[in-house]
Amino acid sequence: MDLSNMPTRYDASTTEQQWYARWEEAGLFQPSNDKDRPVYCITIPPPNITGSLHMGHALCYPLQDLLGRYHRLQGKSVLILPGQDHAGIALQSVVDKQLRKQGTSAAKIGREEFTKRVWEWRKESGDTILHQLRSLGCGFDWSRERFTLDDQYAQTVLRVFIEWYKRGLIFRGKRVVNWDPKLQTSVSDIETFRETRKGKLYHVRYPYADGSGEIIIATTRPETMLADVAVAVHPSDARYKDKIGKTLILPLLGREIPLIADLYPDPAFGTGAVKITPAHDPNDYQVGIRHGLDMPVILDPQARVCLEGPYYGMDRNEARKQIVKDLEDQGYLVKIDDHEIPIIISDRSGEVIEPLLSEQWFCDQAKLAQPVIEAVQNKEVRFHPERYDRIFIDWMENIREWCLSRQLWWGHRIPIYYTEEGTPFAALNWDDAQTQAGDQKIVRQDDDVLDTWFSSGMWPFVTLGWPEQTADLETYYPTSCLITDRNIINLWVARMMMMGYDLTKKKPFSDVMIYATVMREDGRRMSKSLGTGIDPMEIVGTIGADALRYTLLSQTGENQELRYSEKKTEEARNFCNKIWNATRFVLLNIEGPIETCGELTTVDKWILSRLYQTEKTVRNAYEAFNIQAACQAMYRFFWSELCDWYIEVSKPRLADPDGKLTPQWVLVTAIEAFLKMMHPIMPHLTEELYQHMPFNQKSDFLMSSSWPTFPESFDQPEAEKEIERIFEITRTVRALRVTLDLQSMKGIPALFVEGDLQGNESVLASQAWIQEIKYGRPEGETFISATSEGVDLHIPTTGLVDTEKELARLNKDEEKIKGDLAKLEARLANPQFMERAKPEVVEKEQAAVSEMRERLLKIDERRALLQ
RNA sequence: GGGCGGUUAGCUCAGUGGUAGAGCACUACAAUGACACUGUAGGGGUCACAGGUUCAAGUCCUGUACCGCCCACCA
Repeated sequence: MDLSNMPTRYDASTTEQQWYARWEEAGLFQPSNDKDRPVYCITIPPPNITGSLHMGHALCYPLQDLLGRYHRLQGKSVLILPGQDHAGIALQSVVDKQLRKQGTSAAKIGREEFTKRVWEWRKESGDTILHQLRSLGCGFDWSRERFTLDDQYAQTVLRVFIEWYKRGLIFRGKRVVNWDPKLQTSVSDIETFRETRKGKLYHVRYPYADGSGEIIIATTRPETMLADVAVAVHPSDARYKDKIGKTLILPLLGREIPLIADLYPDPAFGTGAVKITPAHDPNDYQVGIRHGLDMPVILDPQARVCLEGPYYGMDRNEARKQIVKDLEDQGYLVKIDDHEIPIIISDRSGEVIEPLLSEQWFCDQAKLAQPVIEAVQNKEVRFHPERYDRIFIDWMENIREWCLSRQLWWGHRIPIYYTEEGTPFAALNWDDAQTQAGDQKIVRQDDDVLDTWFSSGMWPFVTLGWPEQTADLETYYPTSCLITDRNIINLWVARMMMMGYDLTKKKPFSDVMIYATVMREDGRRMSKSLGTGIDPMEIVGTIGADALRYTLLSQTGENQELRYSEKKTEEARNFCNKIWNATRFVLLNIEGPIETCGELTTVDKWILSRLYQTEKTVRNAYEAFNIQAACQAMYRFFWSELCDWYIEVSKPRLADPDGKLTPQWVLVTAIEAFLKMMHPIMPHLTEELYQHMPFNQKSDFLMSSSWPTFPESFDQPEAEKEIERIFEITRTVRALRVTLDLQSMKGIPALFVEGDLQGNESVLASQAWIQEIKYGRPEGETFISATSEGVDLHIPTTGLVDTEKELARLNKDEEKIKGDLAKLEARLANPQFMERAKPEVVEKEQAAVSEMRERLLKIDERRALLQ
């Protein structure tokens, strides 16, 4: 074999990146043309194009690549369809920020020019991300790449809107929404986060109009009193029961408002009386609806007071200060308490969200949810981990209206056109709308754009060509699996399910896998703003993509978070290096393809059986999304079994021209299977090694080869047991050697064995420091002994024994055995245990007891010999 | 307020009711015939706590504490 280009260390930087181009050139990222193959498809969640990849992406996308590679090896026609989301508000605010830095702004350059700028930015930033996905080894089908604002995609989004509008699922309505006064748009819940801040609870007098006293209300937002339309109390509240229906005078403004009864106020909180401001609080809005109250809006889109009067034009915070001061001056303020107040912050702008009554487009999701709930209940769509089933169903059963409109420029503009009189027409374009309107003149299109999730909700099928019945849609839909973050289960997964069932009448995917959040080493979040993030691309550049993939994937199971550390990546790199060098060792010990093998020894049977078991474990683990278990099995097989034992034991055999064929064949078989199993996790390293190895019936690429299969004859549980017993004996001999400080010696002349090695002397003999194995007991010289697995082992020690040390060793052994023995004897003395425990358990423990007793006797004997 | 995860060796984590495991770190040893990104041996754990079920509990049940996450309208 040509080993000139194989250094003794695996160097990721020189080998990794060449493979991507070669796979791509060979067309391996595209699905097979063979129509008979089963299909596996993932339409990958579109990464936001607002920046570069973070650690979460370095887990998520390789995870999908892993599934693709695994199923490809399983002989399936695999399509992993990549793409990008236009990420409405996120991208608009990024570009707007950039414009402001340049001294201009979105508002200044206008809608058309602004949109152009965003497209430019998207091109640049999108390319960066795609390049990064390639560096991670993600083999996606770039020829089918989609973008949510592509013509075909955008047209479909509008069509769906129009269809749902006509079916009455989409409607225009007034609601209290999350309003971001800085970005001046409504935002969805996911675009906000909650925080508790220190604030004040203001107690204010509201006098009765008839002069019969006053009621005291408690509020955290006194400025909204400008929009108060009532005060509410609980109907059972004795303090106010007889006052209900009376009229109050709103302080400062002098307006008359009623005192009403509603179940909303909690008599135990504050004074039990709540001022009602329907336009600026979601709860108050509900009260307003129930009581048919007016809903005046007193803040404009920038959250400035827009009510004519003394506070006009003031910012909401400024207005609060002034109003509190005025209340105090005029004697209405009773007291101010410190109070923790929950507030909602806009993710994108950091601004405090203003609940604001406004007219928006909504989607009624209740009907859409029904088939989705059933699908999850029936396991037609499965969540992994399964616990997300219930969380998901709970959410779906309580689903609320979806605010679809955003006051932005970047996105799918709502396809509603209005006449001068304001009559709406749903149409794909202006002409269409005009045709529908007939004599009435269309004068404008709705200014708003659709929530990003409306278009990403169609991702699994629109990317495949829907609504056209394309060959791709026919072949790959429903898709196989969706992999995503748990934060967007309700916002994205739910939408895809609802849209999929409603529009295609089919499930969009069969499995939903929720992966873990990548945390820092200390368990804190990785956060860009705190500077606690680690750039995955830096790791790829220094340690390698495969090591990074292994680091993250080997921690992926049903856990909800995992911790990243560079130390772990170094461990992964060490594993890469071990794989590299073990393969190199095999190459050094073969001359070419190995067609056949000779007779198998028990050790050969053992490693083949271990290989057989490992494959089964790995396959099941991949199928169950338990990547952690797959990695664990492969690590153990490769390092602890193949390298530490099989290779070591085989070295003498490989040096023997007559005996080397079988171990050569076994090694090549094991390496080939291992590379295939590991390929989904470490695609570059395994491909590189595959290319070096002279396997029989080799494919052009490991990536396009096939998953290993073995004959049943590999499964040899008895051989496994037998060899593991011999290993245990070997460990005992090694430990003796260390205890006696014999390691610095070249070796011992002979190891004496009393007992049955079941014909596996060669395993022991492969320990190079043992020059000879003899049966029986050393005669005429001193020796030390140990017992393992019923076999007595003696090493002659003439002139070497440190009696003190040896006695200490024996005493320690004895102590441990006695401790274990006492526990077991106590158990066996318990009649209930004897009666009720399974017979095999009793037998096993009885056997263990007699073995321990025997060993104690032997220790006594040895101690006597020393003294 | 409701729900969900977690708590096992110094660290990061596995663990199907039957004598507690791995990797790293630590200690001692080994000077290159695959690999020092290595090998061998070793030390280290009342499995968060309290009850219960069982012949037997890290594992099943109930409760508590702490950490984290999700959902929720307390002014």
